[in-house]
Amino acid sequence: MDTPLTFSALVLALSGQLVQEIHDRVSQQGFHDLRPVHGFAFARISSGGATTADLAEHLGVTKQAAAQLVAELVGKGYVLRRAHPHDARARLLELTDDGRAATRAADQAAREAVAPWREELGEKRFGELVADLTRLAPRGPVRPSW
Amino acid sequence: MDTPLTFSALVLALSGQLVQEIHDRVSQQGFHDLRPVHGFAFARISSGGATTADLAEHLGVTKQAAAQLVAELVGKGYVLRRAHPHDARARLLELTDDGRAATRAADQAAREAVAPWREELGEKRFGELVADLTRLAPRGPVRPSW
DNA sequence: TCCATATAGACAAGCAAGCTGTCTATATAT
DNA sequence: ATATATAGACAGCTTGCTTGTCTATATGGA
Repeated sequence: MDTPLTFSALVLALSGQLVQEIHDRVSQQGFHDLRPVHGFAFARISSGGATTADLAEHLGVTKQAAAQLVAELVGKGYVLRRAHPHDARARLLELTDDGRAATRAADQAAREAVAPWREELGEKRFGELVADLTRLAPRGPVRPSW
Repeated sequence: MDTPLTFSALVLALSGQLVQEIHDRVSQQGFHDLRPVHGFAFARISSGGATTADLAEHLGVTKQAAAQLVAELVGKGYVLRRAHPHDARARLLELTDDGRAATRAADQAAREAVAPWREELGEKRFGELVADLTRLAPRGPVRPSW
């Protein structure tokens, strides 16, 4: 660690590689119209009870940006907007069958992308790595940030 | 690791936090006109012998994008373009005094941003973390990638 | 020496993904 | 009842890249 910037570059490169690999694998599964951010949107939507505003907060973007993203996903058939049971202003987001399939593909892709790391480090070290990251990572929106 | 996507989100969140913190500290030092990517540009330029094309490769962007970034940094007084000793087409990039000051500020900011991590994990675990990341990280351009 | 091909960088136009600002309808609290 | 806050839509703009094209210079082979 002669130059601490190198450490940042390392973490950055790693996350970039991870995102890229997952995206590539998802594309290979036939989902050519999805971008990495969609995976994180799916994750939030599939957890249930999400509105566009919730999604905006989860992704760390404005409501307008989230609304645009949702419109895109609706147009591509991955997401539905349903009436909200208790709030006539809001719309509940829900995955379609295609949306769930894409979510499974992303999950599988992530598993495959991480697998060589587990192998390279060994289960023990990998477990420690995950533990360390969990301790260090902030609770915040999922976002690439520059 | 019930859902491997969580791991990606973790790494992503971590790198995002890191970049953000460094950027905030650099801003606080008075460099309000710099973005995170500039730090990585400075790092490459200060290592010497960089042309715009070299910078493009280092950052993983097109030559045009790099040229635009260089023009911006020249305009702000952080970088100089000098004649290349052996190639009349090329221009050697060089940091000004301000550029070097910004580079030092970024380095210091990175050190400070990482310091609480070292403390949280302890030197031993932190060292292992760095070692693991070094093994896993690709040699590639520095880039946020989505 | 000449020519073909590659490279450095500038100029122009286009585009994707975010932003701010504004609006309506609905909810909530005083 | 009334004031304030929130969900989401619509419009227009900015930013940070992209592709495409051009000139000047370098380089390697006939």
